Amino acid sequence: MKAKYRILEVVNTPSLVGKTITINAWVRTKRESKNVAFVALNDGTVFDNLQVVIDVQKFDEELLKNISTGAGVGVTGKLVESQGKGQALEMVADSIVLYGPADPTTYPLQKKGHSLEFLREIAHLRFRTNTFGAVFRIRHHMAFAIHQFFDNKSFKYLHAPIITGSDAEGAGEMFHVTNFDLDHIPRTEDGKINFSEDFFGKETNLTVSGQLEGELAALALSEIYTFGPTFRAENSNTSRHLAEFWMIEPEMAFYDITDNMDLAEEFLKYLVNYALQNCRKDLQFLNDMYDKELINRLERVVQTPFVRLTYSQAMDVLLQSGKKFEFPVKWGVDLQSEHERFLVEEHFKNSVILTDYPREIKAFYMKQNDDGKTVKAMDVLFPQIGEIIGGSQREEDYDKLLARINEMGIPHKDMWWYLETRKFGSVPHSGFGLGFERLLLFVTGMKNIRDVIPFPRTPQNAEF
RNA sequence: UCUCCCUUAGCUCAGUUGGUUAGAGCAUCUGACUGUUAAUCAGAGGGUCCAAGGUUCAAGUCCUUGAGGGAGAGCCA
Repeated sequence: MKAKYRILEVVNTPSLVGKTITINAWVRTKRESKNVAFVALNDGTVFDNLQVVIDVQKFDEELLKNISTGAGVGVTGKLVESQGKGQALEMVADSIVLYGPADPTTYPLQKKGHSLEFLREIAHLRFRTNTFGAVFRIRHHMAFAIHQFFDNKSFKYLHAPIITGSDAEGAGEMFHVTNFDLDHIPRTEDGKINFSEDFFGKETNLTVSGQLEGELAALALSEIYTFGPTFRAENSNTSRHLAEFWMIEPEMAFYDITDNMDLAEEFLKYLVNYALQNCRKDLQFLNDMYDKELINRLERVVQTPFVRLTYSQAMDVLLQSGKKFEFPVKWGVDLQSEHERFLVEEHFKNSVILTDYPREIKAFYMKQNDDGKTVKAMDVLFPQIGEIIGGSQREEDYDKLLARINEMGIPHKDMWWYLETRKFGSVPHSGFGLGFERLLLFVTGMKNIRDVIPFPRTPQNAEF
């Protein structure tokens, strides 16, 4: 018979009451009096702690002294209904194994609250807090839900390359990938770096987007998605940017911009609803501790249709609002954060999808509208965090795409394969990118993106 | 990269107009307590006031520079 259980199972298996089992976990707190001690154990499998009741007389004094906050222990005992309030079940300890003590005078985590900034500096230990246990359990469930959503729709999970030889997407500054001895970098006769001698025989970088490769696959498999790490070497110092983050990029053949919007909205609602259904305890904790409106906001997103309007219509709303903006509103300039926030948080009080942006402020691959001025772009704007999804219908017309590439001075040698898909069997298609950590910001109510990824990489910081 | 704010005990923070020996809560340690829930009660220990330089009889406090952190902006997801 199985004797070793996780707290998740203890919480969800009422029939275990009366049984003697073993729990391996870490000590959260200990409360002691002369004859009895109470130890709260947590193994991270679920938000709940398991209270262990210890008859002080039955155990070695030195052992009990080492059962302090942070210690790793295995406790065997009988599960009983709790005499005290605050928990339904508790365990009466028969034996205790101390795997590893945690010296209370140097262990940094205390019973009381710590600031998120301090916990960021001890990212190797912050998993052991209620907050980060909740955040990273939710992160897991969201990743799983993403695969489930697409699998339900028969989308194929595509692994786009992480090392890329093209700098064509222009999504941002890239990290170089090289095998050169940095003290002796080969040069050509005219003094430039000789990439032909490098590992790949050409200049290579870490990917800033898997979209272009995703399109190639979609134009054969019909519907695909990527979900992988993405790298931007921008010197961005904000609570919404990381140098290394995870991105989901679906790409669908035979989808126009409206199909694309429908999918994005369904996708986001599925994920938020999944969290509400499957991460309730963790969400409730985050709601109580950090953001009293969190669960209300999540429920509202699931229930309310997103507002859809064009960039031009949004311009009219902004102009007619009579509101003074730091950056003046004018057709043709990109929307600033303050404009997006006004639309989402003040005017519509709802999630918004904006479409048909001026072509000059959007990427080369977006499908050009007949008006000659706008492209079939779409951005999904969320309360609190702004742009959560950016996407578009792609330009499938070879001549128009080529003209745009020339216009923007993008080198053909990097793009020949992308252009060929428009030469052979080109069809209408669309896609978008969702920043995984931005989704998590929204779902968890955390305010800083560094607190929803285990080990954040930002300018001047790659610790751990 | 720009603007603003912060840096004092392990943690979170007070510290007045520049003025004697820099404080509190929590944590830690010691003791008390028959079932606790951020247990409670009593006591103890704990400081390079971020760094360097400067002004002054006197600097945690004022000035300059630097480092680290945060918020907002730009770039974007």
